[in-house]
Amino acid sequence: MATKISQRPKPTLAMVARQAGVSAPTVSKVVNGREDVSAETRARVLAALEQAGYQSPLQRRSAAETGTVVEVVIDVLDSAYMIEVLNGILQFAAAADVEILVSVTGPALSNLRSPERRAQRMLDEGRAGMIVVTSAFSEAQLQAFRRRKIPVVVIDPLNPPSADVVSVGATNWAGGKAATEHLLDLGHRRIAYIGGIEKAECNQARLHGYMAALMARGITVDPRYIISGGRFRRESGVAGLQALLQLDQLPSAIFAASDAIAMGVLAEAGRHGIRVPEDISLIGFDGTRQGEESVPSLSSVAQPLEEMGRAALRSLLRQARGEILDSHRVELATQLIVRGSTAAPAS
Amino acid sequence: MATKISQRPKPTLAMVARQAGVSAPTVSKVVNGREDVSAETRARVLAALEQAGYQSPLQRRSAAETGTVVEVVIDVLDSAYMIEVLNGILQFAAAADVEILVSVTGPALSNLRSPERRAQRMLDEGRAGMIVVTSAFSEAQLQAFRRRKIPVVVIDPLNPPSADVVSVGATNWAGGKAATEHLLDLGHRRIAYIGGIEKAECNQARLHGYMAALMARGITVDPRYIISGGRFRRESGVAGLQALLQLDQLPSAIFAASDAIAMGVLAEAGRHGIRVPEDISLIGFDGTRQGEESVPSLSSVAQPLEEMGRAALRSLLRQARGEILDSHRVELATQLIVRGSTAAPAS
DNA sequence: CTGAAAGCGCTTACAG
DNA sequence: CTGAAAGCGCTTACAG
Repeated sequence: MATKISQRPKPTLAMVARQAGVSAPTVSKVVNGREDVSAETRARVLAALEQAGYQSPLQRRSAAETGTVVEVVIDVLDSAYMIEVLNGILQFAAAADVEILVSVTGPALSNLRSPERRAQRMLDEGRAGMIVVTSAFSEAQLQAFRRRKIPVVVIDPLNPPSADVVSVGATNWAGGKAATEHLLDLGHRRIAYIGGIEKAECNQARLHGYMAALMARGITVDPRYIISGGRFRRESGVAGLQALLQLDQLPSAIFAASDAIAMGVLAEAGRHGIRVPEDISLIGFDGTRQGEESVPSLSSVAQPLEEMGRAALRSLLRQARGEILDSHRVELATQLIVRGSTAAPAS
Repeated sequence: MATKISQRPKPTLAMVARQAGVSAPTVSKVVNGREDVSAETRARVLAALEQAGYQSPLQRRSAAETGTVVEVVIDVLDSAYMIEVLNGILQFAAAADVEILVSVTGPALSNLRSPERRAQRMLDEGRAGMIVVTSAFSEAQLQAFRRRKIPVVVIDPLNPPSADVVSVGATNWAGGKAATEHLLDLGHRRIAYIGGIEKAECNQARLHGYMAALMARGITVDPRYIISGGRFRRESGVAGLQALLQLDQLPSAIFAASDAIAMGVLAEAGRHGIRVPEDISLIGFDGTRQGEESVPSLSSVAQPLEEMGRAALRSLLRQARGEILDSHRVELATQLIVRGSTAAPAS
């Protein structure tokens, strides 16, 4: 697929040696990482190697015969979000004849230990690049990949990624604003926000979209109605509603930062005899099938999750092919989906 | 991991040539698959090659430096079942330092085209083996792998696999029986079965467990209460309940062959104002989180899905290591989980 | 169809 | 630390 076909005769050690003004054995030593070469000579040889585009016979065979393999790193495969993203990646991969290596790091993100070794290994194995889904990535980790020119794409980065990493996401701010405006349009004034991972970029954007919508209508943001510090999971919805129940006045509507959180709210509401949408309106974020199938079916802001997976892979393959990217941030549109969990307030 | 370290000096072309009583160039031709060698000579060289365990330098490098890679083939990643199985595989892989290549074939199982090429490619790339999840596998396909001695493990095979393929599954017959007995114990006599893929082994086993339970209590199996021919998906539950609604008497309980089917039944029941469990009892199969979180929470027969994934990978790695297996069928226990969707019949 | 001879690309052992 | 020389493993071109 992404094979660069050069018409010039493949460069040999001897050619590189001539170019660098040294002997073939010396080049051989540099290629094999042996110690007995002066730093100065090594630098010169390295430059010539790079310039000639030299590949050892072994590398050549990998490049020629090995298919394109892309690594995908996720924390755990247990949310509808993750599944749809992965599905998008896998389906595009099948169409593009690319292979996908999936690895889970577990919730402890630091499990991606010794990034240097991992990056080197990816280089040795001729892997085309790496897609990271929602995991935090430290600068040190990214540098290991950058130095080896291994392309990395991050979907919904937790921390704002550095300039030379492509990130893929949705229009979270606009989506958060649309969800809140929908509730406002229905007549709600007391609207709560139950967030996911606090420092995650997408959470921040959704929260600020929510605040922007309120402020545009002249409604003061009540900090007690902003619940944060959880994950994008069901448990956060359960805990979030419990926290709201402590207040002397319950909000009339809740904007949950993910469908999973909303499902938690829904379950906990049922446990307290609170009806949705009669007693409280509820809107989620993600637009997963899970929300569509719940009772009542969940209003939500849909993210094109499969498309985000495809976009990430597409961008990665472009980079691997050496194409120049038009953007370092791919942002796909969200869409408000009104279903059964939102209605006008009771009073 | 599974590297066989041989102490004898690595065999060279020249050694093999001496062994076969031919020249080095001739062996070279055979190794490179060139045509201009007599069949007889080729056979002799091939034998010597095999006997000496000759590997080209390229093969040698793959064997030495490449980690263990296992391929996993699924149709689509869209059911809770598939996700839990895959999660089990991925988590065990992370612990065992094995890499997992996931590919989706799409619902058209035949997409696994040209098995010969695929098997050859796996051999060339040094892949340790392949895990197939619920996809049908033809004899011709299996043979391509068998001839190359590439281990294959099938999780929940659709067709009974041939003797030299290891299959992994749960105690489906016992589980089907347990589900039905639970309904019988509650006092139900009119119990329907809504099945998944009809010819799938696991579906057959669940159905026969259901029939066995009925017959053991002297209840005649009513063929109109057996709905089959769908897939293990939500849609089958929707269609299944619709079919049952056509009968002049609705059953008082339904055993659905998967949680996804049960969720479809639940949604469709809601649409018809049929309450679960007041009007009809419902039990699923799989024990997924999805069923646990539904309203009412779903009684089910839990399969250890993650454990099935782990067991498949464990068995595959054993085979790749050349160990002898104690069983060609790994069968893990199911467990009846009684939750809110089953109760005594109304009358 | 076979193999002696030449050659290719790389590595090794070692003299300087 | 460098490279001329020898060597290794494989392949190619071609005579028989």
